[in-house]
Formats: sequence, C-alpha cells, structure tokens
Amino acid sequence: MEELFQNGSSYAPFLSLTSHQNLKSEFHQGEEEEASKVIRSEGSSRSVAVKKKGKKQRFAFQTRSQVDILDDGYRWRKYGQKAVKNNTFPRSYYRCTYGGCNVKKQVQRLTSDQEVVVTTYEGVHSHPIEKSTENFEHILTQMQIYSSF
DNA sequence: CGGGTTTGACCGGCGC
DNA sequence: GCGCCGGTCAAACCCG
Repeated sequence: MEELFQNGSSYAPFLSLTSHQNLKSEFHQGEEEEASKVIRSEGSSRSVAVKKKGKKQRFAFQTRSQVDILDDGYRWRKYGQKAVKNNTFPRSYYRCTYGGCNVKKQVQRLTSDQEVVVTTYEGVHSHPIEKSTENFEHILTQMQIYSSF
C-alpha cells in the first residue's frame, strides 16, 4: 500500500501510524513530547494543567463515507463531542486507548457535504496496530489529504 | 463486571 | 475583564 502514498507528492504522516516499522522515521519533526499532566486536586474540582512542550504533529484528511467511525486498525475511545460554530454537525474527539500512547483524533462532518468526514490525527502511535488494515486500505484509496504539518 | 460512550460542566485562550 | 469558542474531564450510563 505504500505506493499509494508515493503516488501523491507527499505521503501521509499518519502512514507511520499504519506501518509502524517502515516509514515513521521521516516525520520526526517536532518532538512528540508527551503532554505532562499536572493534576492538583486542591479540594475542589479537577485542575489539569497541560504543558505543551513539543508540537504534536497534526494531520487531517477527508473521506467520503456514511459513518463517522473510520476503522484504521487502532482502538479509539471517545472523550468528547462538541459543536463548532461554523459547522452544524458536532465534532467528536477520540483518543487511542493504548497505554502510554497519547494519540488523538477528531472527526467532523462538513455542513456543506454531509457525506464528507474530516478526520484529524494528532500525534504518533508508539505501538503496533491491532487489527488488520484491509478495511482501512480501502478507505485510503478514496481519501484526500486536506492539510498536514 | 469492565470497558466504551454520553453528556454537561469546566477551563484556558483570545478578541473585543 | 468578560464572554465567546474550542478542547477536555469525569460521573453516570450502557452494552457485551
């Protein structure tokens, strides 16, 4: 499936997500300094201060599909859903459930095209894939890069 | 029961 | 300083 990306001018950084061993080295720009959480429970509610040290690389692409959940082989746990101002449809926030892997992902639909789903990855997986990529490869064929860092 | 989803509240940044 | 806006948390809930 690599040729798929070499076909395009710049291959997708999130490809490193899928092929954990091979092409991940090229996208080391920006150290993926994991955001350290400072939890201070001073009686009241939770206060989590997130230190943003390194810049996590983000990468977005859009797909035509009827379902929001793009199964890319990883396990995602939803941690939020919010409606954004310019878009009618809410945006969903996911996070990789692997221990120590802080990769995030957000999915949103376009108001103009309800069929188009924009998926944004943030961070790099530090572990191999769980499922087979066959399903995802099919998505790869129809997806188009929207923006990258 | 355990893990994932739901959902409202909370918090920080930014613009006015 | 306040209020909008976007992102995250966490408790309750749901489902296998």
